[in-house]
Amino acid sequence: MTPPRNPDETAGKSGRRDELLAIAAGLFAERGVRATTVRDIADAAGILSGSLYHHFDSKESMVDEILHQFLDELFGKYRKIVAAGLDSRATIEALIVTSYEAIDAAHSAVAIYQDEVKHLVANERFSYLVERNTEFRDLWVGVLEAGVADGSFRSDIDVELVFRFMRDTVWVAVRWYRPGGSLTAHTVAAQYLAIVLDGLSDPAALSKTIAAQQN
Amino acid sequence: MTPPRNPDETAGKSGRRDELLAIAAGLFAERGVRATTVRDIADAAGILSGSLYHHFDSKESMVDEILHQFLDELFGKYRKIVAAGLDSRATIEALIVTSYEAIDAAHSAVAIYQDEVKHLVANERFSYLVERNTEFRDLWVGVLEAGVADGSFRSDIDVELVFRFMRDTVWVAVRWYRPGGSLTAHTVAAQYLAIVLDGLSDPAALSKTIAAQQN
DNA sequence: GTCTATAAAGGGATAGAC
DNA sequence: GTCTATCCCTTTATAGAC
Repeated sequence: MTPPRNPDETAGKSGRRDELLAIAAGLFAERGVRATTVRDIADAAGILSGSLYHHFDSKESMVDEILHQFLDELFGKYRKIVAAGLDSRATIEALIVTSYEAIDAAHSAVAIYQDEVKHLVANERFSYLVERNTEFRDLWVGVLEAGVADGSFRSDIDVELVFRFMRDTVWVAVRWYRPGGSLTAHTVAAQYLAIVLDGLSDPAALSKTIAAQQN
Repeated sequence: MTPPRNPDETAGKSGRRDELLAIAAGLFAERGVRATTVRDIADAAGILSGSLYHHFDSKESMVDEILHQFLDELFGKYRKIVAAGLDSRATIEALIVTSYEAIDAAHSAVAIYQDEVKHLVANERFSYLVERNTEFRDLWVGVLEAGVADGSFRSDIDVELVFRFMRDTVWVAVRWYRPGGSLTAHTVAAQYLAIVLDGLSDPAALSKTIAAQQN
C-alpha cells in the first residue's frame, strides 16, 4: 500500500527489490561502487549472486536507480522552496537546511553521489547527473545574485565561486555526519549558516581591523 | 639516486621512476585508483605492464609513494607556519593559502587523497594517513581555540565543527580548481577567507568601507 | 525468487629472455 | 629497462533447474 518514500536507509515493506536496493546502497556508500562486488551484495542479502539478476539488469542499474530516486525527491523540495518566493536570505537558509536534511535522511545516496559523480558522468546513461547539476547551479546562482542585488549579500563576492563553495561545503559533510549521532542535521545547518552568513571573526575584532586600516 | 623532490605534475629529471609515478598520479586522479589498471599506466608510459614491476612492487606501492611524498611536503610547510608564532588570524590565513597552493602545485596528489583516503585507511599500510589527519586536526583546532581565547574569533562557534568545516571546504576545491586556469590559488584563497572570516552578509553600515578597501 | 553451474573477460603479478 | 609469455584469481553476467 504505502509507496516507497525513502530512497535510502529504510527497506520498507515494498518488497524484496527495495530491500536489495537499500542493502546495495549501504555497501556502495561504505566501500565504493567499484569495490563492491555483486557477490558482496548477494552475501549481505543472504542469497547467491546470480539471484540478483532476477531483480536488476546489472550493478550499474542499481546505482542508477539509487541516484535517480534520491535526486527526484531532493529536486522536488528545492523547486518548492524557490517557488515559495521568500527573500534571498531565507531562501538560502531553506535550501541549506533541506540539503542537510537530505544528508540525514538519504545518507547512502548522498555518499554515493559525492564519491562517484565525477566518474559516472562520462557514461551516457548518467547524463541526467549533468542536467541536475546545471539546474542546481542556476537555482543557487539565481538566489545569490538576487541577494546581492537587494543588498542582503556583499557585492564584492564572485557569485560563481561562492556557488561552488556552498555546493561543495554543504555536501561534503556527508563524510563525517552520522544519522542518529549526537549532532542533528539542524544543529549542523545552523552552525554552517552562522559561519557562512556572518563570518568567523568576532564583530568587535572586525571593527578594530577596519579602524586600524583607516589610520 | 637523486631524491625525488616533486610529488606531482613534474617528471623532473630524476629518472624514469618519477616519470612513471607522475603518469600514474595523473591517471589515478582522473579515473580513480581502482578504475586505473596497471596496463593503463603502462600504455600511457609507452611500455608494457610487466615492465612496471621493475620499478614498483605493486600498484598499491605507487599510491603509497605518491601520498607519502605529498604529505611530507605539505606538513613540513604547516609546521613552519605554526612555529612562526603569528597571531591566530594570520596563522589561519597562512594555513589556508598554503593549502590552496598545494591544490595548485600537487593537484593529482590532492585529488587522489580526497577520493581514496576513506577507503585506504582500512589498510594497515596506510595507517600514517590517520596519524596525519590527527596532527592536522590538533594543529587547526589549536589555532581556532587560540583565536577564540584572544578574541579574534567568535566564541559562539563549535570549534570541532568549524575545524571539520574548514578542512573539508578547503580541500574540496580540488574538484573544480584547474592549475593554469583563469583563477589562481591566491584569488581563490582570498575569496574563501573573505567569506569564512567575515561572512556573506552585507554588514550594513560598514559595507561600503570594506568593499572600498578590498578592491 | 533462489540455486547450480559456468561462460567470458578483465586485471594484478611473475619469470626469464633480450 | 623493457619485452614475451603466461599464471591465476576475481568479477560480471547468463541459462536453465527447482
